[in-house]
Amino acid sequence: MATMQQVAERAGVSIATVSFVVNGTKHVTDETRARVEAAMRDLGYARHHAASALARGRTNILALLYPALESDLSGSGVQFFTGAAERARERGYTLVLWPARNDAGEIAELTATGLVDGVVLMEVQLDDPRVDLLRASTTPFALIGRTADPSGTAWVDIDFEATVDDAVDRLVALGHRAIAYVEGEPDGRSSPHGGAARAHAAYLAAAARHGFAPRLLACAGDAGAGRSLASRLVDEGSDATALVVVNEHAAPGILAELAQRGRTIPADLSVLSIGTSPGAADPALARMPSPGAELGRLGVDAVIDRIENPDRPLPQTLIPCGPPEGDSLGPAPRPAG
Amino acid sequence: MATMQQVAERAGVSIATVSFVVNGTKHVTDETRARVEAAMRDLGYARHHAASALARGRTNILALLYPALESDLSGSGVQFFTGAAERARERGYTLVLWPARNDAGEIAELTATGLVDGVVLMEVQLDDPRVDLLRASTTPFALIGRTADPSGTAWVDIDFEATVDDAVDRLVALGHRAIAYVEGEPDGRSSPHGGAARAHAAYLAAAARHGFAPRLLACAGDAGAGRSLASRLVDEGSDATALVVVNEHAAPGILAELAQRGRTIPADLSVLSIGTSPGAADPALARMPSPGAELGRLGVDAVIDRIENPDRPLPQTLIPCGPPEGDSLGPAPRPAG
DNA sequence: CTTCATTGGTAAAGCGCTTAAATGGAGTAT
DNA sequence: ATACTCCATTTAAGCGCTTTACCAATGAAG
Repeated sequence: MATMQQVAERAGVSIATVSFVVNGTKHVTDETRARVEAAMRDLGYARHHAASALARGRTNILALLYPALESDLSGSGVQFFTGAAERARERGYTLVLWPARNDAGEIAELTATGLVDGVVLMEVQLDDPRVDLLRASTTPFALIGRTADPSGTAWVDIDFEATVDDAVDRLVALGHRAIAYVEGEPDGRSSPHGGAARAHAAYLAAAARHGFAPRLLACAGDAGAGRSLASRLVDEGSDATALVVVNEHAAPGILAELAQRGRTIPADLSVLSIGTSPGAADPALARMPSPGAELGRLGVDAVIDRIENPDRPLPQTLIPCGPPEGDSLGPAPRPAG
Repeated sequence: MATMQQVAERAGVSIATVSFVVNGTKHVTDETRARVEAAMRDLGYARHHAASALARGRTNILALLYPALESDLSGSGVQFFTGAAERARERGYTLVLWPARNDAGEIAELTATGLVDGVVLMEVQLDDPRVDLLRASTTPFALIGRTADPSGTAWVDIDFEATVDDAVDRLVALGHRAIAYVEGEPDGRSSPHGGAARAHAAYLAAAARHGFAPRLLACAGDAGAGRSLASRLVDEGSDATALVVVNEHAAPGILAELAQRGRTIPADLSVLSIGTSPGAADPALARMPSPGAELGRLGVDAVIDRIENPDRPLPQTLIPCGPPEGDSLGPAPRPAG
């Protein structure tokens, strides 16, 4: 509640000097600095954010934009947020999670009012209207994920191609040839998520490379849908010996239902989930953890880079998921007979 | 990027008039208003947040404070956040998720710099240092959850007593008498979560009321720990016919392991999880969903109330979890013999 | 002893907006 | 006409901080 003016009076210096010691903007004698610091302590001074933002034209706030209702920020989203918030803090910024619909109004408000210095955009779709809005604004931004044409934007993305390749290669090395792929269901509303599309393509490519027939499956993104899918597989007598799952929330359901329907995992069937969050996951499920925290850190680095050094080349980085952890992975079963 | 001054010039009015139409602060002729609005549209005017905050002494920003690393904001936390963000928007505020350690510095920074008008605090512990910090500040705040002595603070909380009572009553009505209680493990670091403590007490009371011996179990908050606990129950030949679980993240593991170990759910054993988020949960698990979104809305209402009408009595509200949904609930098995 | 950097510090002009108080013009009443 | 009231609009004083000149003092160089 104390103002800089009051600190200045108490320390017997001008308000400018106080500003210099607060910000370290200009050299100040040790002796004066000490007086000022004492005064600040005595009065419990804290710089008024709005005032300083107005004067500097900078807020040192970064927004992490995430689609308000559509996504639920669980799993890897949280890792991401945490990593991003920490890095922001390290670099002198505050990161706030900003729930925004795809709606033009909210993004415009965010960028036009000067409330934030930069934006990190999550859950980027191949054709994302929010990116166009950001492009139209003067606010620096970075994407987590990529649009169809990612040139001209700063982005950080999971290397789904490499990860799916890695997953398939490992399964093949374990003797699997009947490797099915489980993805999410397009929701019809929004343009597909870039990662999903790229992972899908990578699976097809890997199948071609290894010479096995692709088996594409899809289900909605929840445990119940995963269970139904697993049921269907069992009922239909699927001969797949391995499942690569790119559907974070369905994976536990799939595994649970398979176990319940009498499949021994991984002796009968291997299940490998890709892009799932690390952390408190069920260890029974093998997953290649998405590099959530690292993604967050790099995303924040990317925006700050845009803010502070607009002339540098655009940061564009790919990070693969980590190696598999968990128990649902094993050698292909010997063919019966 | 356009300033109010520019709008004023273009509309041929004074800057004050522009302010009046932007904020609806004072009556303005339809004709002038039209001119001003046209000018705003032409120039793409948006009010500069910092400037207006400085002049008004209000930011219209609310912080939702959540413990940065300890909690993971999954499950019900997300519901909560979404509900809160929407209500804030309805009432003309922006809600941002603010990751803060329990650390005095971050909370002080938040309140002292005037960056936010109010704070909603999540995951309140029985003895919570953050509450003391907020009390010491002049920033209005509301708690989600309660401290040991909740008088003198505005709060909204899940009615764990009522919910546990309800759960036990339902199980008793289904014929269960051997009803065990699974809670989280105290982590040693922080003071216990108020809800956990109150739910625990309510279970003991319900057991006494119904005249059965309480069976207390605990495990860490992840699927793996849930699995271990379930294993232990099976190995030890527990005769419990029902489990009341107040451990959101362990519950799926418990259920999965029981099924895997050959228990038929709910024929052999009923499992009822309390306070779990609604939404994409596994339908196989019966749960009494926590009123996340409603809690969020009321929490926001409570702070705004403190901000705008500091003289009103402190809002203090309890909301029970909803009725059970999901399949792991059934009548008690007939005793063998 | 002048000249000129250098250095620590101050004065003051904003940043873009809000708002209390002042202005001036139209309308009513006297 | 004069006085008075209303009402839409303007004037101008901040809000608390940053930052560019500018100044005075000190010391080194000539």
